[in-house]
Amino acid sequence: MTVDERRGRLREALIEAAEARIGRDGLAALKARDLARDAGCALGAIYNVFPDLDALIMTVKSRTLAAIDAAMSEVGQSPGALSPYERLEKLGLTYLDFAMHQPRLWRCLFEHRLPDDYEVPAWYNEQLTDLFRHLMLPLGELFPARAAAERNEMAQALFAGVHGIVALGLDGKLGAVTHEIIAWRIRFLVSSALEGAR
Amino acid sequence: MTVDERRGRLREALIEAAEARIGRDGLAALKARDLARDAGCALGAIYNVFPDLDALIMTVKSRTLAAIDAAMSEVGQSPGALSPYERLEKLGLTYLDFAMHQPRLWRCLFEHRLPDDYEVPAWYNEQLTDLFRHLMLPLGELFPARAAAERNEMAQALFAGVHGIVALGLDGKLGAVTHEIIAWRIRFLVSSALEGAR
DNA sequence: TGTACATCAGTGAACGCGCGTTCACTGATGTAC
DNA sequence: TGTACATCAGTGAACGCGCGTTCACTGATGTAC
Repeated sequence: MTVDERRGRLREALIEAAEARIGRDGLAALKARDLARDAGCALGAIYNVFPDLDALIMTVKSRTLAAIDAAMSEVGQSPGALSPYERLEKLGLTYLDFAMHQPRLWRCLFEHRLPDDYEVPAWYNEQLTDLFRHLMLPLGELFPARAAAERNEMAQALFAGVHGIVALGLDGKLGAVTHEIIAWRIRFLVSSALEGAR
Repeated sequence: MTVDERRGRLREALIEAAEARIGRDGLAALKARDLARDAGCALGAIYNVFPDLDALIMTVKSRTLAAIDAAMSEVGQSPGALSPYERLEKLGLTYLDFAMHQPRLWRCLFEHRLPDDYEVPAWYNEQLTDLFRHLMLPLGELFPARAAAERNEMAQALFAGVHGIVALGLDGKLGAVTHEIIAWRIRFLVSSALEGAR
């Protein structure tokens, strides 16, 4: 095995280990020593592959975004012909499902903050904004007469609205709520807003 | 000055100092030693008044909730007769204004998590749920025929939706956005949703 | 009013723990000749 | 193919820092008589 191969394998092992740990116990539970043990390397070896833990966490977050993107992509290619309206509702519910199945990875996306002197990588921001294409397509079908900029604002508002419902619903600060209740709120918000926006 | 008076004053001074520090530099910047210096007491004196910093932070959060409540109350008593519809929109914008004027105190409400073995005080949860009365009143006027439970779900969905827009708008992870843009999204979401829910 | 005593707020040095990152050293891998 | 050497991945003990909380001690306040 060449050096590059070993390096690549260690990189993968570290990402897997970090993702598993965050997914099981949350971002705050991610410790360099656990990581080294889980990945089967020495503590110092982490820093041969990543400059620091933040860089590793950004990679895990990128994979989380990719998983959300993949789940949303399925909605677009649903069997049968869903109306744009139904697709937007389903996108919201897909986001909820992801958050409920991977609550700690999902939460990590928002909990994690880079140090002040650390710039968010451009590729990460692109990946994030790319997610909105899933909303822009059905919105384009629903509101073809409106300016793209306005549709973009609608997408932002709808996504943020759904996100808020999921975020407040999952952390249970306002009392325990079931999946069904959260789903009802999402359907209500999305369907009413689209209905009212016509 | 009696002992109780001194104790009360120290308590106030600590709360003020904590609120100022969090408001200026954020929750993560709150340190026991700074607090003691700002409040003009010894480090150990903090623990004569509060069992730990979490208890003090809960008090600060309570004051933040009270400030939001007060701002929302003004909307209900607006001069002139605002329609329930307009009031709901204005409540959302009021929430945005508070978050923009006191972003760090506002963020502290959601960032701060009690340790696992620490129970959220009942009075705090009550104060939190009490906020929803501001939404329930206009919703009652708009949808008198619907069950109170349904109106409650609508209130939760609307509040969470607005909260999501503010949260994602303020932390700027999706690019810098102005107050005007966030306000547009709130008006869009609230007015469309209410319109569509009729 | 005065005296003896108890209480407890007030003090800040020290404790205790956690944890990301560094660094001097080693040995395996790869290269030059 | 063989030898000498350079490179750098790999190692884990140690560094360095931060910081909430405790604790033995002090002295001011309040009480009993």
